[in-house]
Amino acid sequence: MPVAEVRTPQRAPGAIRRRDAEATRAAILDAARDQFGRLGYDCTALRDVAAAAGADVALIKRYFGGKEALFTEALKVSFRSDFLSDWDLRSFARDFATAMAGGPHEDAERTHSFQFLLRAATSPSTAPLLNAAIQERFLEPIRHWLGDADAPGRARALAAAAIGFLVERLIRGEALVGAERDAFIEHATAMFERLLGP
Amino acid sequence: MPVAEVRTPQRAPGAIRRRDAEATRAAILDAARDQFGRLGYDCTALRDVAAAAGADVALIKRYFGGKEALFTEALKVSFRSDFLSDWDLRSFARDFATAMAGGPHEDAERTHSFQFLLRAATSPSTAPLLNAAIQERFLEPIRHWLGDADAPGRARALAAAAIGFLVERLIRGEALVGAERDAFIEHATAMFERLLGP
DNA sequence: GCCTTAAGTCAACAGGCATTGACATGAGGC
DNA sequence: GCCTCATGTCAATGCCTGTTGACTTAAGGC
Repeated sequence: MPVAEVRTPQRAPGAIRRRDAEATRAAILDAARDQFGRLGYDCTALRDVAAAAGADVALIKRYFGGKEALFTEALKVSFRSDFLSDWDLRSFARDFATAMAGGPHEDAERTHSFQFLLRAATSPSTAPLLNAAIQERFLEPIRHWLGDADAPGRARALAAAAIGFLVERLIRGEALVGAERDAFIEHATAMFERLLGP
Repeated sequence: MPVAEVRTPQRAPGAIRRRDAEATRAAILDAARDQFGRLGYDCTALRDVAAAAGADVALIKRYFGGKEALFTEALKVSFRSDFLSDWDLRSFARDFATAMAGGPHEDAERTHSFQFLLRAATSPSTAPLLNAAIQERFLEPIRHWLGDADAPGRARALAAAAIGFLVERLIRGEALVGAERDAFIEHATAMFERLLGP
């Protein structure tokens, strides 16, 4: 499914260099993040990524090694490593629940990042890659966060629940309002508190 | 990504007919449901489906018309079986948590249709299906299930959590074992109970 | 037992994909 | 101004895909 999209190569502003490896690499990575996020791993063609970045396919091999390596790199960028450090453990439950309900002060960048991850998750070829990423950037921090003896299993449960809320938010599209929003936040908060509590 | 899987053609028991159009068609449809569910639309190769059904690729064209038509047919079948009616409200929390942990007694068939839908819906070509599927297959039944005044918001929270566990199971691939499994089940159970309780 | 026809088999086609190595070209050091 | 090497271009390769038409084979009525 092509959905090709012409995009001018993003060069460093001001300095107009017709040959700039760093800028080309960045443009490719940017286009890759975009297309992997919108189309998923399997439906993304390297030719289209290169075209969108205003570069040639062969440069992808040169700068990244191959499709899988490019995806891994894009995944690394999209997976905000500070995802968890943004939250305060004591108020995590309500903060997260409120964020997932949606509203005026929403973090669109985070949503986009997650869309990328969801697409990655549902593609069999990238599921192992994502699994590794979740291990490293999600489960490990949570385990460290919890610090219990049963942290591994508990971290997994917490991660699963969090993923679900992110997915649901993504699917839902619009923010919740009124009584449904209130009930959603209350129950989600209570649920996460139960998961985090003793 | 192939992951081919030999499967003896499922013929009608008793009557051994070497040539049975109906049985062949059913075997193909069955294999298609399996592979579309596990691999998604794009990663499923018709040759593999045919091989798994013990049939030839050309028969897919004859009996279904093409890949898309086969997918539509498989989707129709997977839609019919109801995901939630299988569960007992009183033991849902532990049953679901255990199922999501995975293991020897795992009822793969029960989560199958959801995986099918999730994969189908996150494939760019069939994306619009997702919202409708969630609405119809999760939110409505859960609302009816709960029956409370705050059912809508609560149902959404429950659906989100359940989706998360299904997705996490999907990403994880393998079943949990040992202490991690136990902790996972315990905390997940407690979490769902909190979400279902008063 | 033949004969028609449904059921199954086979090989080839056309298109798309990632990958790759050989080639061209521009930029900056000297 | 030249020379070198990083940077960019091009075309070909091999593999896999869905599709398709012509072929072979078995079943069941007569």
